[in-house]
Amino acid sequence: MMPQEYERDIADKLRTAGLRPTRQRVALAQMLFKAGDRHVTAEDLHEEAVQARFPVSLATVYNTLNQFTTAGLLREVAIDGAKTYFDTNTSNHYHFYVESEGTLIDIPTEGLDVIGLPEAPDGTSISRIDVIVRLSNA
Amino acid sequence: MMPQEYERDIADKLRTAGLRPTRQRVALAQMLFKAGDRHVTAEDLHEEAVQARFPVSLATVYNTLNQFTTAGLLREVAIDGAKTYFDTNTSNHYHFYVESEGTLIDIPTEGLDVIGLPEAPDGTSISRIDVIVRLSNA
DNA sequence: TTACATGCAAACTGTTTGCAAATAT
DNA sequence: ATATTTGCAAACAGTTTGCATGTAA
Repeated sequence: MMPQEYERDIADKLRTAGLRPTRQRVALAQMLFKAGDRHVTAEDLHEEAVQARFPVSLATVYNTLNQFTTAGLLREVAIDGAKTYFDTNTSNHYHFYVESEGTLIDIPTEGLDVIGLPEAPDGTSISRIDVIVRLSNA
Repeated sequence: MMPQEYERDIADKLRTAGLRPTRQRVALAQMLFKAGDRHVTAEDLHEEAVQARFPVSLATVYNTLNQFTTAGLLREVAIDGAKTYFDTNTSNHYHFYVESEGTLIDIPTEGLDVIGLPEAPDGTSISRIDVIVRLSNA
């Protein structure tokens, strides 16, 4: 696949999601979706854009990540009170969290399950199950 | 059990945890541990203390919650980037999170399990597994 | 041309910290 | 007496927002 074609794909992806393919959004989307599954913070992505000589304001990175998330292109992963992680893998899956590094690793879904869960209370239903397996050194 | 005795218990609990039973700490500990299992934010507890005519500064509430957590009297529950919840139930268990209310409900542990988990990578080991079952209305 | 996106700086939220005054031992 | 704890206000991190400028359609 040629670069321009790839860019066109990205633009289409954004358009399909109801987002104008602006310079900044295309650039950020490329970084996010070019490589395989990624877990980034706004700060990470901003830094990466700056390094790639593609300056985008941090506010725009935040806005863009939120828009992508609303559009279903990204998934938010809550680890702790601090930073918010965005995951390019939007399918249902769980995570290892390497405490010493602050990094996330997808857990392959095969065979993985949460069993014995009680019914959701009264007028509620389960919207999502988040599983974070925290890893410490040794 | 008489009130003074209860207070003594609390004081002992703090001393045992290596914390001086100061006025504020005893008051906060009473609120936290008097009733059964509780899930509070710093803001919640501060508000409660003020209502109970036991003014404590918010900073002290934060510091106290953190000290209690370090001492193993509380457990931190991470929901999303926003507020930090503290759980008086320090045993291993999971949570329902009622998104519409921002409240936590303990999930009874019986029969509950996460199965099919892969090995922890290389030089790491599992320090904790957090499961949050998010509930939405209807 | 016009509605939408960007960048900046300022606002905001939740939380932590420095330091003088208060308190537990 | 002395080491610890408190309260306050100021600092802080991450994130959001208002508004003038820029840009995609």
